[in-house]
Amino acid sequence: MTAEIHTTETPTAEIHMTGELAPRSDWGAPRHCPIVRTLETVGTKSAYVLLREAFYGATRFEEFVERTDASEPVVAARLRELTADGLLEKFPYQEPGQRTRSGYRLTEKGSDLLPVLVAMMRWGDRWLFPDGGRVELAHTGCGSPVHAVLQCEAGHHVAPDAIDLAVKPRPKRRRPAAA
Amino acid sequence: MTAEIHTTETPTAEIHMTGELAPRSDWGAPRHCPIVRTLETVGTKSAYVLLREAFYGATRFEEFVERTDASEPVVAARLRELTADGLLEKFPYQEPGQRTRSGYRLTEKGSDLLPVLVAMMRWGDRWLFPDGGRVELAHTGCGSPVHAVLQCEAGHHVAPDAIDLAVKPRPKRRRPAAA
DNA sequence: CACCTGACTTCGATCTCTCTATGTCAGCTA
DNA sequence: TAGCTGACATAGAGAGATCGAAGTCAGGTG
Repeated sequence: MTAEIHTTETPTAEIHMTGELAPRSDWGAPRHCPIVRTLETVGTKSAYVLLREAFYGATRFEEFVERTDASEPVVAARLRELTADGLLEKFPYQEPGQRTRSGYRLTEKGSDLLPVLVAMMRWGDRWLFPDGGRVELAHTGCGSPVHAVLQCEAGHHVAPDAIDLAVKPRPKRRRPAAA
Repeated sequence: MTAEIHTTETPTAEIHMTGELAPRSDWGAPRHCPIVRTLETVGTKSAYVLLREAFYGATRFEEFVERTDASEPVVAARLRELTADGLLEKFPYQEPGQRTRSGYRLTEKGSDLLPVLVAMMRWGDRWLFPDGGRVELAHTGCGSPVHAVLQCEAGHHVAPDAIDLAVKPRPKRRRPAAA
């Protein structure tokens, strides 16, 4: 609970290997690592802060510029890339007496990244801000703080050292099931 | 459920603002955003793949180099930084007939980043690998797949649009509680 | 039709990350 | 003590991200 680093002898967390694992060098091809692929889609600080502001409700170009401390060229480039990658979508809007303009909002693909953002936020609050964070996320209705936690599909809370890792065989040029 | 982008009129996910919010321009100081601070600690692709391999069980310099496709200088630099930041810790080890060497393992601070990694992995599997990912994480014992999910402290599963955001007042140079 | 403004684009410089290639160093073996 | 090897460090170059400053452009207003 403290922000101190407890340097004990116990390895803190390590995922256990199970099943028929090909040698690590075989299955780790970078092109097949979803983490690396995710970082290729959203791997810059500016992309994260733009997504953060989109979650916070920003939609207009100027809002993104003001709220992120990023320069206009960077905001324009990121908005274009995130839209091309399907994380944001453009929509027209018009304020009275103004011409129609474009806003940006999250798609399902984009909002599905929220656990990543929340996990980063909570980690930063815990380890980098000993006095606690200033922004709190609360569950609508119940009001309890929201966290990104590891959970299995059976509903159990999962500790970092209670994970088994299995590698599936390389998918053969898939054939219709039960050929 | 499909990987198609459904461009409907409904905003997909937006966090609701509640409470007494200072104007956004006031509370959003970049230095105070835990996401940005987190990205400053672990904001490069190489840092993420090193942490990934640390979770997968790598400890030795050479293992990190082989498994990450990163160059030796990069691995050396990241290991040094991650150790200095307290996410990894060095420990001596010795193989028979060899001199003592240093290994690296995750600290609690480092392994606490696992939800971020898992969230990225799941997002990549879902949105970038339509045929499904090759690496599966299973809960030890129950065997169910493990995900990073949003959950409130009351135990409820939290949908992306069921989050209220509150901003705490700027902490005054804190005084001893109940002065 | 001339102006104004929000939404960008273009340009040039800087900084960071990463690479390949090569050098260094500690300490165990012979 | 000379050699060997794993674990780094150093040097130089290239690619990507970001910045500030300035230019473009569409479409309402007057």
